[in-house]
Amino acid sequence: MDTISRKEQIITTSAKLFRQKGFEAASMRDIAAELGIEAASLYSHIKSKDEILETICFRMADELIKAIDEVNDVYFNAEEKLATAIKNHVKIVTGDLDSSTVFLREWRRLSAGKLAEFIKLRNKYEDGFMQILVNGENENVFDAPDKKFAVLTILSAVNWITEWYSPKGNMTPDEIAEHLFRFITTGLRVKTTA
Amino acid sequence: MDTISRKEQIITTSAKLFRQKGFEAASMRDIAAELGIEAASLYSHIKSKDEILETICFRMADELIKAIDEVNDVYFNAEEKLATAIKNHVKIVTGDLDSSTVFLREWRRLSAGKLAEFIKLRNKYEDGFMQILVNGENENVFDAPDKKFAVLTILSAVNWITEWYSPKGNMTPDEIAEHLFRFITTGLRVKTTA
DNA sequence: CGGAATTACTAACGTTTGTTAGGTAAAAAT
DNA sequence: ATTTTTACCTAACAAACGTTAGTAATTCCG
Repeated sequence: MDTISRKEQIITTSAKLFRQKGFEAASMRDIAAELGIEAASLYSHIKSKDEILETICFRMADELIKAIDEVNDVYFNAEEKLATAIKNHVKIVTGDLDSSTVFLREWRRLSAGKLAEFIKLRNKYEDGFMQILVNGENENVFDAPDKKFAVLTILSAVNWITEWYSPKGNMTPDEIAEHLFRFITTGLRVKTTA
Repeated sequence: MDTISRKEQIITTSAKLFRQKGFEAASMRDIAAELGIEAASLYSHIKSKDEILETICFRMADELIKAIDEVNDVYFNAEEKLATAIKNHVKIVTGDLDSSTVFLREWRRLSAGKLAEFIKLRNKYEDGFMQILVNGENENVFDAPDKKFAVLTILSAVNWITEWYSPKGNMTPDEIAEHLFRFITTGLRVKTTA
């Protein structure tokens, strides 16, 4: 039986509290209390509070980038690419809601150096989506007057699910992804038949 | 010459710093330093740090609700309503980027009582958009399988502009609103002519 | 002119913060 | 069986926090 290491427990618990109260408001003493130990004991496993935040943010970033790279490598059709990219994103985000929320909300509190590094990864992920839209334009299936704008808007939509998604809700991650794909590709307007 | 009251200066400066560093990370001493006074002097004008956050959040909420109510009162056509609602939202948000960002990002730090009040206003605003979608469905111009979902997605898109908009950028608020309206109503997909 | 606000100050308070030092008992490794 | 490592502890630190008390100078108003 492979138990989760204490370090992982600390990270998981921290993600939960960072999401609930915010990075600054959740103290080391809060985290320790949640684990039933003293604050000072945390330092047997981690170097600093900052290190916890970095671990959470960069793990999520890496996971998302790996997913979008795979999509751009494997699929050919732009529409299929977009559908899969959205599905993957929703799956990753809903799969670890605490970490995802911290990743999306608290990355600003990263230390100066790590912040620059993080933003590079963020841009890389955005570029992955950008490539899909470029493909789509070449294939004449997608059309956006401002592709950078479109990418940011798409990501805002898929990221917002962290604000309301609950595993106990009545939509599965795949259903959410489907809804989002539909909304992003066809919008609200009723198709004027013929 | 009507100078801006010191209290307003404090609120404006706080909004700027709350946006930059976050509510908890921006200290009273930071705010005071920005104004060239001592931290204790702030308390001649305001009751507490919380009061500043409350003022910022509720002002923005009131302004947005006033705008959506007006739209729902004045216009008849759902499409026109949505276009105007988005235009107003973008105008308000870009008009005071610091306050808007705090309103969108830092409202979670409101004290328990004020938080509940705030969420009510937030729901009211969402209801304003919901009504537009209901109108649109009745008029047979809009079609969304899950209207609550659609409202949240629309708002996520219009709110995300605080993350990248700059007054020095090459898009005016009206142009942004137009792009958003287009994206929200027709999506990415190329219209299959005939 | 004289009293009342207004706006700022210095000094200090009690808390909370992240973190370090040094120690102890149990478990694992040799 | 002895050493080493792991995982926790207590105690304490220096710094930063929001805020209060009390006071002096300036401005406003009758």
